[in-house]
Amino acid sequence: MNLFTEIHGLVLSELAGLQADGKLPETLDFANVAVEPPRDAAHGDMATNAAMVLAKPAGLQPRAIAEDLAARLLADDRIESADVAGPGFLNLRLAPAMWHDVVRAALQDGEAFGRSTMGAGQKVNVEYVSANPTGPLHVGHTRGAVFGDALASLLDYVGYEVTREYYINDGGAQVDVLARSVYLRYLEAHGQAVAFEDGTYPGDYLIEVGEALKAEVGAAYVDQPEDVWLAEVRSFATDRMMDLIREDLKSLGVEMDVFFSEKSLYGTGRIEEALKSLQDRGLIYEGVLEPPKGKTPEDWEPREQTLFRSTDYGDDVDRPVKKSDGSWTYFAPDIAYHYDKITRGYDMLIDVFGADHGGYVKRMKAAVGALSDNRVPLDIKLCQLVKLYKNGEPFKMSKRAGTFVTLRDVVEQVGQDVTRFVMLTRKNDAPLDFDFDKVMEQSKDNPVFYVQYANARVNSVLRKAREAGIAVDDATLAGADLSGLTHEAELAVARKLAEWPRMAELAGRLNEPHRVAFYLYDLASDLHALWNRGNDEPALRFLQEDNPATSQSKIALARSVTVVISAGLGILGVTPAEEMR
RNA sequence: GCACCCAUAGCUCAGCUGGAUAGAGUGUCGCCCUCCGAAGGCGAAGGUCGUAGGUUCGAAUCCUACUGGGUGCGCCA
Repeated sequence: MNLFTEIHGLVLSELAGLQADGKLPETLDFANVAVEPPRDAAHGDMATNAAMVLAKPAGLQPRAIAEDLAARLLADDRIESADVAGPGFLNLRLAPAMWHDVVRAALQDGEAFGRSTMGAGQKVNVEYVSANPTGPLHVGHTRGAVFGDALASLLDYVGYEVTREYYINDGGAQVDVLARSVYLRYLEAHGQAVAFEDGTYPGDYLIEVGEALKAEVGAAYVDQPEDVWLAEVRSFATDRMMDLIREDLKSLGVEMDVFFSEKSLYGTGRIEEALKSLQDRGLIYEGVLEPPKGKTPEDWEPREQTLFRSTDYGDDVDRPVKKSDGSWTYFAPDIAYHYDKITRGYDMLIDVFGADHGGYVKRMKAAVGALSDNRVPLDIKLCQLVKLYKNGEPFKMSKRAGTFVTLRDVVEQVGQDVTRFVMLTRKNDAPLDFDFDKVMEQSKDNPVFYVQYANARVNSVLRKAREAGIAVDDATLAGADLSGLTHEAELAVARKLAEWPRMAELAGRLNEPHRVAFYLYDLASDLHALWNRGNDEPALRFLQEDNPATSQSKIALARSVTVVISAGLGILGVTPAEEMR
């Protein structure tokens, strides 16, 4: 139940009525007519800009339209008052019963209250994490993992058919480096002394991989040349690394639907096929790129390469798909990978990258635009850096000093729920400060705690009500007489609840899951405010021990808050706290 | 040199794809806890929304040019 779309529909039908009465021209575009919560609650429950938007095309004064519209809206029993204000806003106040309906709907629909059909079942592919399979995930990957996962859940909530996907970069030189590093650990497992030179991964996490390799193949690769073992060890090692990464993700509660291997694109004709698709559109040519201005590489020399005419699709320069020696650049398999996604029938693609990949946005969008003839939109969300703090001091990471912070370190220290929530309390394109001490703090300053505490408080009321012999199951509460919920602080909570379906759609439309986190904070804030007023005004307490019927109506409101908090936290991948301790 | 991201209260940040007097937390200041739901509550002060133009009924939001910070820029994926 979305109260805003309901009233929006009402406004549109009354505007049509004005047309029928000859008070508005027959041909008018209502697309920009919006019904929104007013900035200041004192103005009313909802506001519409209809009069201002239509004034010019209709050739009428905004206030005149607003007054005609107000008169019609007032005839509807859902509308209590309609006042023209400011430059032509129409402020609406809804009948109290509307808010009671919201509470009832939340109790009846549960988690589905707020679900939407906005996505219309369109297929969306969300690609995220996609870290190189050369080691455990570090804290930098955590944000992208949480963001992508929450975004996927959000899109599912608003009616898309979502695939969560991980692109395994197992085709490049970095997995050869991994293989050589594992081989050194393998030799070590056979008792040899080895040296990790530059260009190898010295991390301890490869020790057990070397031992596992020994257990599998015995001494078969000892003192053998690279061409004997490289391919086998590479495959063995990347499999192990992906197992590791899968476990890392699991510790965060992230589960992918698809793991797509870059390697599977090589030697199978799939890159060639994608490039052919571009070639057929006349977008592939042999040419020489200009050197970057102002910062020419030392070893610059003009070279002829195979180029993709990405400038036809909004890029700044054309991009090479082949190196001068004829081998593929990394961009070529990326093109083939996105081509594969397009041919799998997705209506929309989303890539979640780290901020350091900002340079690839235009070329990827150009490629997808070209390959799909601009039919499939690609949205690329860049997640900015996470800065770690401990005791208020910046916490520097260094592989060499051994202060390398892994995803697992973070989750083990602060927990999955806190990690996820905190990572989502900032929009993706803003840097994030992550203070190990602050995020664990149990106080109002900490939004995670604040939201969880609201949920726990309501659960505590429910427990006490049951102890007092009052029925508080959702069905009973939904059937309770809610007409007594008339206090301003109570209606404020109900109003906030009514915004949830709208907020979910908004966040889903913009691919911005952080809006859910901020909304939940606001909702919790309204609940806490009501609770605190109960300190001074006993009549506002949820539990009225001597009056079961009144208790049920008030508890219905409180309970519906937890319904929405659970739904919202569910999208963020956070478990609602039953109680605080 | 070019591209992308960012700039909002002392600090950390929201701000609804252009709406009304720009919000929250924190910090500061004032008041409140003998009892009842204080891991707190109520209130106040605090802003040229980086700068300068433009678009229009209306701009923190869109456009242009600057300033400052971050990221990236052909054989690394």
